[in-house]
Amino acid sequence: MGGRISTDLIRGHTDTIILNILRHGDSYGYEIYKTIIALSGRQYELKEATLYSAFRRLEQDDLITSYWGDETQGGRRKYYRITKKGLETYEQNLKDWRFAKGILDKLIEGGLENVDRQ
Amino acid sequence: MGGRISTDLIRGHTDTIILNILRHGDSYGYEIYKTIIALSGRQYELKEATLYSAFRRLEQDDLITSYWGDETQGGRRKYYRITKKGLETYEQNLKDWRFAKGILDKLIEGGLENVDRQ
DNA sequence: TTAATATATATCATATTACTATGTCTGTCA
DNA sequence: TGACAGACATAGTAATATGATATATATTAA
Repeated sequence: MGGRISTDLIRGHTDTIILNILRHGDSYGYEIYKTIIALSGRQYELKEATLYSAFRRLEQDDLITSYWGDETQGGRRKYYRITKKGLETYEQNLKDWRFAKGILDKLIEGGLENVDRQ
Repeated sequence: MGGRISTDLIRGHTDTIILNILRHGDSYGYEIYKTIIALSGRQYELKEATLYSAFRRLEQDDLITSYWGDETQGGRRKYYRITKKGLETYEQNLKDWRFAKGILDKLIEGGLENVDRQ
């Protein structure tokens, strides 16, 4: 897999990525793990440990809720559902990402020709 | 100032931002601080503590070197210069950023309609 | 004159968070 | 029966951005 996305480029986006998946419907840990790989075109893998600690964080902040599935066979699954607050947070994070992208482009690629430091 | 860019959206870009400024010419801490604010259109402020700890990191990794200016009045200035290795790192980081941007767009905004989790 | 502000560098302690390593359990398939 | 995939989970670690704090000089406003 990729390997070109350093962990620090993803840091801060984990929660938004999970919320984006959950706003399309309830899902459980391992499925979300697979979905992220698929969504990235197999370029990026969010480690399971990162996911499960994010779930705890998100649930504590009331951005998601969880319930056990009723699997009669196989490992039991814990499903997650996005809350109203989670959806609002997602929308705000999306705006923030679009905004930050523009600023970062300037900071990373920008020339200093007409910069007024004042 | 802005306030809409959370620290975690910038995390991992600090070094690249500094290297981008230094590849246009030598500069010193406080000027770099001002330049970042100006470059961002006054939307973002990289804290001075963050800057000075980044300088140490960058110098340790041989991405920049430093020398004292010859100011005869006012606070003395420590100038930083980008090294060859620093320039190469900048170019790689720029590629990584462009790549990560595309992946992140998919992960943050992407729909799950045609996702094959396999 | 004095107080505030701008210029300039620096360190320490803290919080956040992503990852490595590790563990447990179930079911399937060769 | 043994490997592998599915599924969840925790403990410890490392990196880094920042708040708080400190020091020193020069300029400007009250």
